[in-house]
Amino acid sequence: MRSPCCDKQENNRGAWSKEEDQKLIDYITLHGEVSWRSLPKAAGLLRCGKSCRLRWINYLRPDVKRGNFQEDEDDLIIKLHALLGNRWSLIAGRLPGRTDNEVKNYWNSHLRKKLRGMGIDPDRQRATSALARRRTAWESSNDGDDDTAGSTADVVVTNYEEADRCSNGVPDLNLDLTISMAWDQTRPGRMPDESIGNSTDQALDHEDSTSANPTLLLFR
DNA sequence: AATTTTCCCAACCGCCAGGGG
DNA sequence: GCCCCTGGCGGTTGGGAAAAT
Repeated sequence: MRSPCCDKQENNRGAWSKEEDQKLIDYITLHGEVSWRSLPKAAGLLRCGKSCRLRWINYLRPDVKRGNFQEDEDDLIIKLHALLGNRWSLIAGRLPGRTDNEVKNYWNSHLRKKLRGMGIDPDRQRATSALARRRTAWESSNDGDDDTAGSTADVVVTNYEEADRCSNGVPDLNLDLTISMAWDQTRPGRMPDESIGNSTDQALDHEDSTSANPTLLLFR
């Protein structure tokens, strides 16, 4: 039996108060994102480290984008979900300012309905096993690659006929995605087209590379 | 206006992977 | 290779708000 990450009886649970938020913000502003386990005590919070991390990443981080999703963000999520399945962190990595939790909630509460309304089964329009194998092969072939330094380099797909087949039921998709470094959520404000000079770093060059919003229009 | 139902989303939970000793 | 610790991920839940009755 795995021991709990912290003593739940001594900790607050549920919604965060403004005071708790402020303590967390103040501490991280001063010390950065150090050890989450020791952070609560150091910051004077009666929370477990995991809870602090989640609160910071999903809500308090200054670069978190709140508010309604744009049409092109919808398109991108639908497209990426078709390719990647429920890999929310990868999908969120393509949406600057959006978190995996937010994307997941948005998918479950809005996009599923939207797809159903379009006559698409949201659970069946994801990547086939063939594509998953392609991804896995790519990942393992890159094992040991030097220094992607915590960024989640991930393959999407470059105009594969296969990808066309994978998009079962998603009409009029522009599948002209390519391989790139994901947006690094740990570095506020950093967009994909700013990332390390890397041959794979051309993800969004098809789009206006000067744009602050690297999402793609997916429906033609 | 009061009550019930539905929906949304912040937060929690459990599992897994990677790193260090 | 094994164990422990930590961070990260995806699935699920519960409370509150909004909508329906």
